[in-house]
Amino acid sequence: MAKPTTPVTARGEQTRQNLLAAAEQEFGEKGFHTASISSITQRAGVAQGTFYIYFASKEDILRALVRQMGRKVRHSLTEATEAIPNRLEQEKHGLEHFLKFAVEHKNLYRIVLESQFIDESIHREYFETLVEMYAARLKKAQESDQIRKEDPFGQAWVLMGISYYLGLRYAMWEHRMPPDEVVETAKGFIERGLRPD
Amino acid sequence: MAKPTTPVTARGEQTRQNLLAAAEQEFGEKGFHTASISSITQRAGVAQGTFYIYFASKEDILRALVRQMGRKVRHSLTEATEAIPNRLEQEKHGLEHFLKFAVEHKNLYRIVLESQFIDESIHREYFETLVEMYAARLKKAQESDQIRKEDPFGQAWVLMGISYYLGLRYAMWEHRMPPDEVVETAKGFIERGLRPD
Amino acid sequence: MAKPTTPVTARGEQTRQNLLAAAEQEFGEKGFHTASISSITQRAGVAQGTFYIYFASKEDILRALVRQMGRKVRHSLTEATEAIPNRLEQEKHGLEHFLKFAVEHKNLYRIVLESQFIDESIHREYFETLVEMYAARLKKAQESDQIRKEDPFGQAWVLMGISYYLGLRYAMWEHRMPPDEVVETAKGFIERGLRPD
Amino acid sequence: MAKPTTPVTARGEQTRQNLLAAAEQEFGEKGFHTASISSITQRAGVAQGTFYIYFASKEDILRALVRQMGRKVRHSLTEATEAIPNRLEQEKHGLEHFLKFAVEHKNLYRIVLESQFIDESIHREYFETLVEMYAARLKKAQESDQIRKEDPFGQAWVLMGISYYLGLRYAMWEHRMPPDEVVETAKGFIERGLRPD
DNA sequence: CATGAATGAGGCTTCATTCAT
DNA sequence: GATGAATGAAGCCTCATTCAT
Repeated sequence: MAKPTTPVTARGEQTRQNLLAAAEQEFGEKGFHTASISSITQRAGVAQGTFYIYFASKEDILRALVRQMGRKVRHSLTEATEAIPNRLEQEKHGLEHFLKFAVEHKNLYRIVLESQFIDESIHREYFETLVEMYAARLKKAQESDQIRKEDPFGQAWVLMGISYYLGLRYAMWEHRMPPDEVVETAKGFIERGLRPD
Repeated sequence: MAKPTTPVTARGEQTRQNLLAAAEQEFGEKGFHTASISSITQRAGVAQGTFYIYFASKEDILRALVRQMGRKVRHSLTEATEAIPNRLEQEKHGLEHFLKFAVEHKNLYRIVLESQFIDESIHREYFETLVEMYAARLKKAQESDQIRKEDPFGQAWVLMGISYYLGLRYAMWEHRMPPDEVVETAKGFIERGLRPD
Repeated sequence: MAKPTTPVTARGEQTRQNLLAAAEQEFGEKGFHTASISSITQRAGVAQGTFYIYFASKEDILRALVRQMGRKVRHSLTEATEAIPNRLEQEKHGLEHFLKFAVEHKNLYRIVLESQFIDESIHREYFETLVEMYAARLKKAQESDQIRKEDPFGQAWVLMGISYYLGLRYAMWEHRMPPDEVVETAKGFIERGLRPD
Repeated sequence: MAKPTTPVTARGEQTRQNLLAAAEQEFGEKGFHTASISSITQRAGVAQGTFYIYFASKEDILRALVRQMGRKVRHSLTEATEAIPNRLEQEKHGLEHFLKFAVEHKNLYRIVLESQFIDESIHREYFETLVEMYAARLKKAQESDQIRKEDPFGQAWVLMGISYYLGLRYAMWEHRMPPDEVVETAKGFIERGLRPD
């Protein structure tokens, strides 16, 4: 029973989901190192040993959680911006949307940020996937002259830096959206930073 | 039991410094939780018990390290930019200077970032002091019409976000400066973001 | 809860045999304590729960395996030596035959030896049955003046000690027959040790 | 504190010895796998953590114990036989002496035998050192025509096999010396097996 | 000031066994 | 007969911290 099993029955799948949800809370509230497997299984209402049927280790469930967050974020961002015709407007709206998302999922967000100090590879997988998506979008926008022509990865890192830090500052520390003037200032940076001459 | 002493003799001061240097390496290389006091004392060439003569706990030496970093960063940034007359140029140069600093002190930088997941108060003290300094500078610059008039804290958070994330991405992950085009892109954002109309 | 069933259907008998074969490999390769039921059932291609339909516990299948080995050894030794008229020659040939057997069944042999540290009764049952058979043969040989008249159990223990140790040394450690000179030396001991004056 | 320390103070050395003595009892009585570190430290009168100051793991103290036994056996055998002028008599006396030794140190003896199923390298180190010593002695005896000229390693393995198995049978199973007739039978084998024509 | 030994709580993980389907 | 999920006890080991010298 060294390797975790993929659930075969519906009951098993349910248990796995319960464990993920429990871990999200536990890690989000206490942080990875302070969290304990026994507390996770208690929250999930199963015995300690059950954990290891579905996950190989504490790190393993962390990875599963970060991947889940990755899927959710990408899905949410795409959905929120695809209806907006103008690319520049998309980015500005994307910032605001991301911040809302981070506030709503602050546990998951904290986990993503913390993961970097636990297993860098988990964290890099997340951010590299995200930056890839960003850069691809920016490149397209450049081609249709909607934004300034510059290294799209550089642009992506800057944009993500702005979101990242505001997310950290407000979602994680204050559990709420930044005040309007901060959001506006940030949007102004994005606007003037990306707008073609 | 006994509160840690402030060293009186030169020998004591030396030991304290050795411990700090050892902890900087140990935390920087392994991260806070994987690091161990016994490993720190070994690096410092003293017995385990000696640690508690100078520091009350593992968190305590972390706090000392983060404060040290705070002093160094502020000092270094001030020194590097004070000779530049134009404020906007200061900020652009400040970004580059900070990134170099982060690459050179990547252990300390990592510690600062990680501290947020260990004791939020340590981390907030660091960043709030820094943002205060930033915002004050930006305010002054606004008053002399050197930069755009906007919420200076908003501006500070955005600028720090850009630095923070590029520092994370390059200093911590790649151990080197970002490629020129990325730095230029970032500087462009700052330039257009701060320049008055 | 339920005592293990003796299989009634052919399918059941097949499953039981598969489990025995799997356990022989697993125990032989990893040793009893490192072996796991889950690994045995995997090798046997059945679910974990199935194990307990046929065996009451991990020790139980070990006992079954050791008994199997007992039957095989006795059968093989008898068969190999019964055609040899002279008793002394029988013993010398028996040594060699046993060593070959041990090399060929090194998994089972290892299990027999290890069983002594798991459940002494399992191991004693095996060796006492064997020594009984040996002593009876030696007694008969004494009566027909083919070997030296001495305590046949003492003789049996000595002979078994020689085999046992060479089996350990070569079958288990080297997975091959001892070199000829060692076999010859051992045979010489047996020859001179058993031959009547 | 990953690696165990060699004690510096007398107190430390005492603790280490207490742990060794406790482990000897615990392993001897319960066997390696059933024994527990916590029980060992209880017997030794120290906290659980103290164990790991002196030994890196459960296997590590086992190794230390087996080495101790090796030194004791070699020392005891040498001492017991060196006064006997005739080599052949030495061997016969050596058997008896060894059996007594095994009875007296049955815990250690059991540990040595069991070690083979835990970490083969531990056990091989023990037996190979011993066989080396044996073979060297036999070789010398051959040169002075005191015993039969044959492969001395073969002779050593046979002699050790006899001792080993009688030790197992009587020291470990019965906790007493074999009956006289068995010892005599064994000595007879050695006598006739080794005596030059 | 410094040392090195000792502490003991606490966590992760394994695995034989049971049970409902 | 067979399955796969669940159980929970038990054990090894780590490590921050304390203390006697």
